[in-house]
Amino acid sequence: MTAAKAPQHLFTTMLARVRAAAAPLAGKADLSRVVVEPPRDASHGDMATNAAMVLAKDAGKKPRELADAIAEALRSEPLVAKVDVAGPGFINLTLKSHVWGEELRVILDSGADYGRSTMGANEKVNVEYVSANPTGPMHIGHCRGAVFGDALANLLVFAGYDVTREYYINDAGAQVDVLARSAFLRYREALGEAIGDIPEGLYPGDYLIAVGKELADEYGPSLKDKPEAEQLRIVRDRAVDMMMAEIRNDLMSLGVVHDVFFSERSLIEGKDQVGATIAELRKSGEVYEGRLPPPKSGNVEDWEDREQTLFRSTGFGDDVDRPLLKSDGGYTYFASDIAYHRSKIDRGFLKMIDVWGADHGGYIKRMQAAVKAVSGGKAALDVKLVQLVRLLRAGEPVKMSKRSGDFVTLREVVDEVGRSAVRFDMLYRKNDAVLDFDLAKVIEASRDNPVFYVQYGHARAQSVFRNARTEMPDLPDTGAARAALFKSAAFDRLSDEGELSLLRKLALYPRLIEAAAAAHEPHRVAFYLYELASEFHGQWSRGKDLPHLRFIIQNDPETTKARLALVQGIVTILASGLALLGVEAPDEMR
RNA sequence: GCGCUGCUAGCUCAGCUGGAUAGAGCACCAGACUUCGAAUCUGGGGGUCGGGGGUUCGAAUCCCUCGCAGCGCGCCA
Repeated sequence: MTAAKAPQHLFTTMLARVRAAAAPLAGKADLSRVVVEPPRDASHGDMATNAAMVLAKDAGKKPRELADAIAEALRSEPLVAKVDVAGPGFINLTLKSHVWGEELRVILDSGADYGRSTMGANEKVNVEYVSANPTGPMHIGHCRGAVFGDALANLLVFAGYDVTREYYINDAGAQVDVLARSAFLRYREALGEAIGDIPEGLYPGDYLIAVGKELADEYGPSLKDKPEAEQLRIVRDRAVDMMMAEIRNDLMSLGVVHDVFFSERSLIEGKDQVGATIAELRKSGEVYEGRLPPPKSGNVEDWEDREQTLFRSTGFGDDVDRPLLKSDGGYTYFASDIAYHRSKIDRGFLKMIDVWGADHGGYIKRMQAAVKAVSGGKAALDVKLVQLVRLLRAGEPVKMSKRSGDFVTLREVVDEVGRSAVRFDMLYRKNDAVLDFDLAKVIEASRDNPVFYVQYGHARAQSVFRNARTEMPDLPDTGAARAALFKSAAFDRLSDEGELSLLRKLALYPRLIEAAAAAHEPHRVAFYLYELASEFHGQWSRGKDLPHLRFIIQNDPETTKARLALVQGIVTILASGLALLGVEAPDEMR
């Protein structure tokens, strides 16, 4: 999408006009704090601006006085019908009524592109999410990060960023060695050996049985004769590959697809990028040999005060400097992660977003410090933490124990309640708040279940079109064709307060997209959709009591057409928002 | 002890980065189905925004402080 096609939506247009009107009156004051927003109370008009209050001090004027002056200047704006000054200096704008109809025409024209923004200016953004260890199938805890990251990526694309979706495969640490040993046991089992109980410290899950079997099929007993290092390497590689295939399948079931799967091991094997990164940081003085104070908690028995290789993260706001080398000479996870983020920067990403589980919160400062150090302050890393998910069924906790290998997998949940329910429910909450996921509730068909409520709104709107054929027998059945037809509707027929309110709500969508994208908060889209659906259901029901407010009016094709145009606008945006969240927009739900 | 994240109606949660009288859903009470999907809608009661200070025209939002909860605080990943 080119900049020339950048649709200026109503709020950005008015913001520019307000700033233009205020500039000559406000002296050197900073206009960036001026906002144009929908007022809390609809009786205040269509839009409100804080310009006078924000600028008064720098302009050396009283807020009300400045407000009056700006208001006067705004009265000549072509879109504006009425300007009021209220309260401490709010300027309330009422737009000419035809503005809303024209915005609806824009919606019909743009279709699925309505709300698309050029805010991101095609800037490259790397969104890293999931990155679950390849040591087993995904469980419900991974799910939230997957859905969140995916929706955030969708949102950023829609807001005009050049997004790469990335998965970091932790295939180099001690955990994959454990995986290899666990899988080797299953391999022996597959060859007919009695292995007894899985020893403490190895992964007991049944999911490794298939790995053992495949190894047995391919190698027969020959692996047992190889040196241990080679045994483990072969088993490890196979196990990781099979686990990753499993994970990709799980992600697919959620509709989550990554562009890049980045192997941690690739940073070490071949040319040692971790070592190179450390050397580089040592040159710039960010890495040094030194000692650390003993840890503040946990068991300090095995703490050994020794000189080690440290990253000076305290220079960037971290609490303590962080080790890069283990006592066995291997790199710490952190060291690899620095090299990994440097690789992102090398690949042109100055904007990075990592989605982590809340238990990694303590890791943020050091990673941001590292990103600053490695990029010379040019790159920025935002870390979004997704909080714990508590799995419930009808209010009762679903038991799960990862240690026994008997945990609820992502796949089981998706198979039970469906992709849309999982996704919407996980997104209908701020990422940093704990989430109760109730398997019984998410498939409930009621207003209490937001997924259903929004999807039902979409289905109900489609149902209106199905019924409209009685009045308009030649009504096309594709959205695009209907939109083309409705563009010529007489929008001034949309004069009922409920209809106008819906039009205003629709016009808010582009602004919402930009705000949600800027804040990296896809949940705002979910809440907006719920509100839009709610207004639509309300208007629909009003027609139940007051037949003249129905969308389909017998023997009045003009009014019917205008109202169907509104419904088309609603369908367009419900579908657009649901698509961003990765949730299906069904045409019927009977 | 330190850090991070939370704390908003009885319950589950929003609150658009500092705006006007703090909003939804559930639950509760009272209503609306011969006709566009009642899987819905309309109205009502319900608040010390965890407590206390501060910043300013203005604070749920920013700062300080205290309390509560979860997570983290080794060369694990």
